[in-house]
Amino acid sequence: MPSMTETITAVAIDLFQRKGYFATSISEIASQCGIQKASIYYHYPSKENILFHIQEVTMADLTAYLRENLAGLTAIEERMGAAVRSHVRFHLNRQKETFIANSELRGLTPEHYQEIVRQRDEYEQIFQHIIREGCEEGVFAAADVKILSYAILTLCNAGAIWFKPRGRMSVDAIAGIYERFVLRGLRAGELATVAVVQAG
Amino acid sequence: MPSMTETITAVAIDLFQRKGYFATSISEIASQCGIQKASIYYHYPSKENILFHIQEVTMADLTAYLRENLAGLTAIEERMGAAVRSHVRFHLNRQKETFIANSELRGLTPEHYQEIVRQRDEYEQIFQHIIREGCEEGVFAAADVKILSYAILTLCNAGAIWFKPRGRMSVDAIAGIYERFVLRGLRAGELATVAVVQAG
DNA sequence: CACTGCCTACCGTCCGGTAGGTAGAATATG
DNA sequence: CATATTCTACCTACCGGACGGTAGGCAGTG
Repeated sequence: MPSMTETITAVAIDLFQRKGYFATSISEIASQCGIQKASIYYHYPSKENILFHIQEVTMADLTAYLRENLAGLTAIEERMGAAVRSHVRFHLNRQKETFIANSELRGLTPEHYQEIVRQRDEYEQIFQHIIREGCEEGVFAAADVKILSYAILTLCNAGAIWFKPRGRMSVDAIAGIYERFVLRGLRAGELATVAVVQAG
Repeated sequence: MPSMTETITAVAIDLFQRKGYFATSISEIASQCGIQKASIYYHYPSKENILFHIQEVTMADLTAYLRENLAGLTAIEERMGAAVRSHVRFHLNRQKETFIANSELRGLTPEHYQEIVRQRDEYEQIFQHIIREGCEEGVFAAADVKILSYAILTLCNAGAIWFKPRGRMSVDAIAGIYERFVLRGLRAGELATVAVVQAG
């Protein structure tokens, strides 16, 4: 059985995602938890702190998951493929939280905002490092690393917009689609159709 | 000299983008226009209607711009390239409005929400049509059309997040980067290294 | 003298947050 | 073991303030 603090967090995640942070009131969260508004403040010091807590945990988990998925891999394309799959899988498995982390930054205090941005930068730099290496090795077409990293990350977020857990496609199938799209897009070489080795 | 209605709209676009719809108050808009809060209601019937007006005009302009850019083109890759460039250029040139149209749907009444979603579907279907044709002709690798269209559109939105009009890159240069990335990603045919990675 | 485009003053509602209290479980004390 | 104390997890009641929106007035223009 979950503790009340966990219940509040889960309800807040659901409401913040469905209605938005500013459109969600503390009394609404309390009501869905079966308690009174004032009782929320026993578990959290403020509304903003609920939002911050959600974002902080999400970003930490996201980064940890990526590092885990990259551990032991050295080949550039393998690393990028694993990174894309990790990113997509996390976003599909934790749709609500990543949606909040992507769209509700404005509800944070300046200090908390900076902290989340810092964590996000750290995450992005892992992708940028892979892209840079790939370009230097000539595996990827040379291009602006920052632009590409934002493009890839945003692209992979797309899945979280329409994905339904009980839909016709599995998380891994979707992750595979994005992986192929990104690796093709990054690859060096002629844009004209090049000879083909069918993977079968 | 702009009319007051135009000024209000411009100020609302700026504030909705910077602070969000719910975090922006009518009196704040009025204050930045140099008038009193009540005077806003001479030009607009409600706060929601300001938001709806912004979104409606933006979506109409976006679609018109795309049709204009596709006129006369028949080759599939040419059409997709033009569509991507059109999408990116519009999003960079009208950053604030497209940001609002992408993130502030929750502020709309149910009726207005449906209307905007309808316009958006119409726009997306133009992209989906090109992708479907490309797959049938064998120019693009066969894949889920809806997933690809969302991926492409979301990917191109990425530019609007970080783009600074006075930055080092021109709108056209960025549009070109995205165009190449998307065309590579869509193209049929596996490259050798990918086959190796997948086999190993 | 009517209409346009703004004003001042106000309304009811809801919000985030606080003050202070209390039932009951846990813990300390004799 | 019985009593006293403290702590946990909630409650009711309330506060000041901001919000979207309305009523009604008024100065300038054609």
